[in-house]
Amino acid sequence: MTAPLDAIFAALADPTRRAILAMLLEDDMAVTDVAHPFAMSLAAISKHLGVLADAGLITQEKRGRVKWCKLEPDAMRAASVWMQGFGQFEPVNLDAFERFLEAELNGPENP
Amino acid sequence: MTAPLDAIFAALADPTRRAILAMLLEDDMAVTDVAHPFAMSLAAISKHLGVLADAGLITQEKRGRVKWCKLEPDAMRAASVWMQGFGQFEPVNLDAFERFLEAELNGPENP
DNA sequence: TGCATATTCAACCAAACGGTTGACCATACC
DNA sequence: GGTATGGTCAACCGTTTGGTTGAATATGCA
Repeated sequence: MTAPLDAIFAALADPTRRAILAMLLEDDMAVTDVAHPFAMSLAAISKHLGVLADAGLITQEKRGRVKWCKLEPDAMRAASVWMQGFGQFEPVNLDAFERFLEAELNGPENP
Repeated sequence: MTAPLDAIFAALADPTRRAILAMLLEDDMAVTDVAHPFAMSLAAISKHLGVLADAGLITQEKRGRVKWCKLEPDAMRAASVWMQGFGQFEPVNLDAFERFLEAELNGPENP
């Protein structure tokens, strides 16, 4: 059961949360480990993870005393499909893409 | 010059703004005509259009006394590409998609 | 038992958001 | 000139957001 686009896009609008998703792309992680690279409190990260979970972008499973966070690609894929409808009739501007993605990689949301 | 993902996703998180984008997919429109189907003030729609323009999702051009709004697919496409990276390694769950998109179409953001 | 670790909860704060209203430009038309 | 139309601006308002802190809860371990 996928969350509405509202929640998905709102969740993706925050650079910290996008960075978390990128980390989870590598592997599942415990909350504390997710929090480690960020210069903010554990509680703040816990809230961010709650937002991501509400949006259906991740799931959390508690095993023992640690809560594991797992990427859930379906929600994002649904949003991606919605978006693609707006671009499919025009040729892709690849140069613009590359400049864009490069800027994102070097931006503040990739600490 | 594309706006950062922050602005793009934040702009997409609002159902009114997504509905506006869907309308502009059909054709360019004047601000007043964009506002017409919505149960809110012209000023509110003007603000929404400002958010969309800041995110690079639309451009606005004033001809005479009417300001024309035009969809600008590059920004959304850039965000779409970013998102696709999260789904490309797993098979697409098409059933989930369809249920999702259907729910969106019948939702309150398509008045 | 007692203590450390993992995580959340609750209260608070400043800033941003989404909307309203009324006044204000700018352009078109008689 | 005068008036209607198209759109923005500015001030305001209630709610949400992103963060903090300190206390609380739950699990693991000696």
